Amino acid sequence: MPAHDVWKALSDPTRREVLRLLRDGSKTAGDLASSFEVSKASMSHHFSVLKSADLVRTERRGQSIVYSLNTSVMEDVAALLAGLFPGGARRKVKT
Amino acid sequence: MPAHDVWKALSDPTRREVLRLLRDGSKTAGDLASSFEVSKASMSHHFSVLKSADLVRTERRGQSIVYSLNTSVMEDVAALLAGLFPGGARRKVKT
DNA sequence: GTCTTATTTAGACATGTAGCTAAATATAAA
DNA sequence: TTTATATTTAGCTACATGTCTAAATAAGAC
Repeated sequence: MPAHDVWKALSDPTRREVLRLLRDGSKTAGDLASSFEVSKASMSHHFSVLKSADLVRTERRGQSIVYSLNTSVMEDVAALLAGLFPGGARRKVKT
Repeated sequence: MPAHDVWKALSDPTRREVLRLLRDGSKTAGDLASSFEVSKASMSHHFSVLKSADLVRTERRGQSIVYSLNTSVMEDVAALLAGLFPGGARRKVKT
């Protein structure tokens, strides 16, 4: 999963809000979608972008699909961001 | 400066690379542009996006315009990102 | 002033993206 | 199997974005 996909995924406010909602715990596609004004089809597209970026994981539960944060990738993203800034992780340093 | 502008600015790989280059110190528009394959006009557009997001500052020096990181906003961005993740700054907490 | 260098702005074009509705798929219930 | 519910996929449209060339602006050199 190229880093570029992660930045693109984060560039949309709806997707960022989805991630925020998921901080409170896993939710079904329908539950998430009901928090937004856009159609479920549009939300499904957003979900697929987040999935391609590996920011969320999915699991089927009955008729529903449950989305949850992929926290390990989140940490990678934080490192990416830190890498942009002075004072951030500039290069690997011995201890 | 809406936060959204910051995410949009960061969503382009050329602009992220500009920020990385600026970590090593201020550079003129021309110096920065020469590190990329795209035209100077296109680079100028990227600079304006970074400026709108308040991620960089400019200063004229003779015929050149010197770009530098706006480190204070950088920290804000790091906080924004942390706010998306579990373990990140979830809300203000009494110490 | 004129000329050169550095940068931005204007206008056009191609691609990407977010949104929609409608149709398809998948599971569960009757 | 038929029906209902949940979600995704397909096809489309409108708008945003990255790129280009050419022209405009700004500062220094002559």
